[in-house]
Amino acid sequence: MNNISEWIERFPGLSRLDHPTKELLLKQSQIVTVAKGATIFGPGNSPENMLFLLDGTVRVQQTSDTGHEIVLYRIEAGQSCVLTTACLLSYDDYSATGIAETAVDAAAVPRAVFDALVAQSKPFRDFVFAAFSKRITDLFLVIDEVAFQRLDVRLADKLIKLSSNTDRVATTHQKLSIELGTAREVISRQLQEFQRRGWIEQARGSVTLIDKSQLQKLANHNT
Amino acid sequence: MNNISEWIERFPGLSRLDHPTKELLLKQSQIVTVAKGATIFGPGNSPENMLFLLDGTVRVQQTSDTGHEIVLYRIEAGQSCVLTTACLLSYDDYSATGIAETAVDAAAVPRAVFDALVAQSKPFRDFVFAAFSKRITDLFLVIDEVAFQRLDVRLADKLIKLSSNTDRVATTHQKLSIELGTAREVISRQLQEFQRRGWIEQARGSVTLIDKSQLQKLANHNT
DNA sequence: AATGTTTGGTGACATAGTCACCGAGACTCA
DNA sequence: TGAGTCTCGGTGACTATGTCACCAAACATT
Repeated sequence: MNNISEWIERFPGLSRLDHPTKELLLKQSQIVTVAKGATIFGPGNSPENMLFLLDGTVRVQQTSDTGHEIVLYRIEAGQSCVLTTACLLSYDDYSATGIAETAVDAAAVPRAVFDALVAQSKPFRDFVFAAFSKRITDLFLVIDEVAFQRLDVRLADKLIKLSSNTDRVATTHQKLSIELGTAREVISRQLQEFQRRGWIEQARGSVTLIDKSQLQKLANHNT
Repeated sequence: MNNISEWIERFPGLSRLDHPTKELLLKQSQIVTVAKGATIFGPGNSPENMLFLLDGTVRVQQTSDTGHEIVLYRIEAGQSCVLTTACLLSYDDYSATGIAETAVDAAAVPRAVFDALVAQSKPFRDFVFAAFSKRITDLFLVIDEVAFQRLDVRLADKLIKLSSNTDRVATTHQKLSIELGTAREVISRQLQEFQRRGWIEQARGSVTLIDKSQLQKLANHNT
């Protein structure tokens, strides 16, 4: 990524900012790099800055006091973690954790600058509220799925989403169980069932999708 | 409620607004009344205004495409429905529904005024982000409960919260099942178990809490 | 009193989560 | 290279929760 100072243009919602606002954002922000696997924020570890993701993925998940975990959503390149930041601006006991799923490049915008931008620029406000909106509808979807969707449907859906363009997902049963907020054994059994039907093949640490269309059909069934 | 023009003072977060901002907010807002049971917003029914609740309660719930329902959170007097509003400012396919659980008095602030206030007043921004924060942590809690908490614990907790100061909850099994996003039969059986233990007594359309301390103990068990 | 609606009860069954344990692969470190 | 250790996945037995198809009593309406 050369010409990194032009990162603003990579955010569709920010391209409409007026020139002085862009200047302020560029000058007052700092490009940071986070190693894969690092914890970006978490309980007792408030981020001082709002991040605009230039490259990589941040996984936001929650750990219950019973020790169970569930993935809430992901922040991809071109998105910002407004939700998290805004929460930390006021409330504190934030139970979610942000983990760099890959190496991450991001523009860090200090709290005060964020506030100034919200004050001075309508396009920036729109960007912020749109980001909020996206996150919140995501959360509503998570609630809906956890509460009402069948596990086989959710697992099929998750496998397809994780595979994106390839047909191999490098993950463990344990990780899949955290994706869906369930237990490893449940995932193991469900994957066995998928395998029995010839939809997938399993190896240690990976799942190969043999018949995506069948998985898709199941995933769509109640979606 | 006389002296209704002074409603701003009832919002702790808004008392710090400077005078001109308060003026703007008072002049540009309108007091509205909503009848009990009315739908305030819902799919295909976007609110044009942001509401500041002066009196009453709004229940926000979601209906799954499978027909299942779950209560997401409540907006009480002294709170605003920023979350909902902000969502509607940008995204549209908002699946949640807001229902006046009691008769509701509220100050309605048009979108444009909301935007102006966010731009001009730091205390107002703080108020807005604090409100966001509260809602989002609420949602995280809902996800945690739905995914990981036992139903008896959740039901005990809900009964205590719904009873507030009295010891009688006027509700049906059906309504309780929507509170927790489960099925009526499950509630019926769980309430029978509570009754068998002598913790509650049931009548058609009501639950009387006999032994709150035991219920509380169960509710705290995994909270 | 006849009727329809709401509320709650029930048994049988399907799905999902929990617990305790096992064994195979992979990695480390002498 | 072998022993210890860790990660990953498999399994049976059991419990908890959700689903389905009913039923009956309470209540409201006429």
